[in-house]
Amino acid sequence: MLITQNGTTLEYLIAATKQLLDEGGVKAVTLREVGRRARVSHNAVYRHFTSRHALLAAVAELDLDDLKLLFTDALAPNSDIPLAELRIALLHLLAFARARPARYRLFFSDADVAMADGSTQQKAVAALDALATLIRACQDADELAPGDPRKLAALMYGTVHGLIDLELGGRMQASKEWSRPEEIVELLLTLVTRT
Amino acid sequence: MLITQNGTTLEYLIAATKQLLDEGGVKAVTLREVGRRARVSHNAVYRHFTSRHALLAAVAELDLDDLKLLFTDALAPNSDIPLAELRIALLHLLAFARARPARYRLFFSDADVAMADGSTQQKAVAALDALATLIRACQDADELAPGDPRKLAALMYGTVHGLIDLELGGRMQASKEWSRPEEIVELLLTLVTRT
DNA sequence: ACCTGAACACCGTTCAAGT
DNA sequence: ACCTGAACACCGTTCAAGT
Repeated sequence: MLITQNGTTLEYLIAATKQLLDEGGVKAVTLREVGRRARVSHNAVYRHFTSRHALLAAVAELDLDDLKLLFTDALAPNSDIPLAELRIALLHLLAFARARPARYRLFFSDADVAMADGSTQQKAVAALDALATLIRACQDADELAPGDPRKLAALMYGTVHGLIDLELGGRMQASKEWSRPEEIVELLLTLVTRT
Repeated sequence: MLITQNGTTLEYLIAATKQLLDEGGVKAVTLREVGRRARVSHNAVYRHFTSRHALLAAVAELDLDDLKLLFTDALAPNSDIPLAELRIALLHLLAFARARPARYRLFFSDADVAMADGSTQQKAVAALDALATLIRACQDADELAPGDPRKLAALMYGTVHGLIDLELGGRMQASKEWSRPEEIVELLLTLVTRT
């Protein structure tokens, strides 16, 4: 996901930030440790970003691009059964968040990062719009009841996001009583598809 | 919500922490400012809590008790139309979170607070169980299709929680395209009730 | 244009000391 | 049992200075 030529300082800063987020969460991202891993001083960050905040927002935007691809790629392969693709996309979303919990929370739950910049907001909307497009494809193929696709997208994303957030907060696995998020997603799909 | 006799230091510490959470979020809660507002030194906190973390967890537990009341109280008044009570409880949940966003996130989204203590976890489960009881009452009155009530509770709480979290993160109001959480909750109730 | 080291104002936490 | 002030090791950010 690194964009430009090899081994620039900026790339190392981004890579170090991702690494620290994955290892110890957002609180582990100190400019001094980022600098250490990128082999620059702790002030070098300020030559590329206006603040620690802006550095985190940059990582969030890169991940939001990946998330959007998750939904757009889902439609491509065999669009004659888009409902199956929708299911897979939602389950992939669960896996996506679990693979990088701190980074997932960074771009959807972190209010500070959300406020940071208009372009982060824009990337988030683009990712959610991609899901709405996928849903519209299901409706066009008569595999999903008609109705506002953006409303259905909000319901589906809201549900999956909530399940993810509860699980990451440790609230889902608490008692064995509660089902796994996967089962709840299946329940939602059942409710949505039965006409 | 303060439990004991009037004007103890501990109560002032809790009150100051709630105040700071509401005013400036979790990052505004510094022990020095908490101490200042409680008119004690910034170290007095350590006579009542083992860490800043434990102080935040204590506030989270008090709020979780309130949240549980939201669901248990919903059932009491006129339980002959429990489905109406369920709808009201879910909408109250939206209002509950909006009234104290930082404190809501504290007990359901903050992974650090979640890990803090077994009793916080227990309070969270108790709150969610109260919702499951409400759902079971709807099923007993034949106003909701039968099926595992804990699964339905997970679906409903997951959805509302996700919508709240996206809104608090600023992702919902982004474009006017997206509906208000209230509308999505209505959509969910429609899907669940039609048999 | 990019990077550095010293300095500043903060923070959570610890500790010796007081009542 | 409760509270305090000084101190410690951190942190983000700023700034003068170097290339």
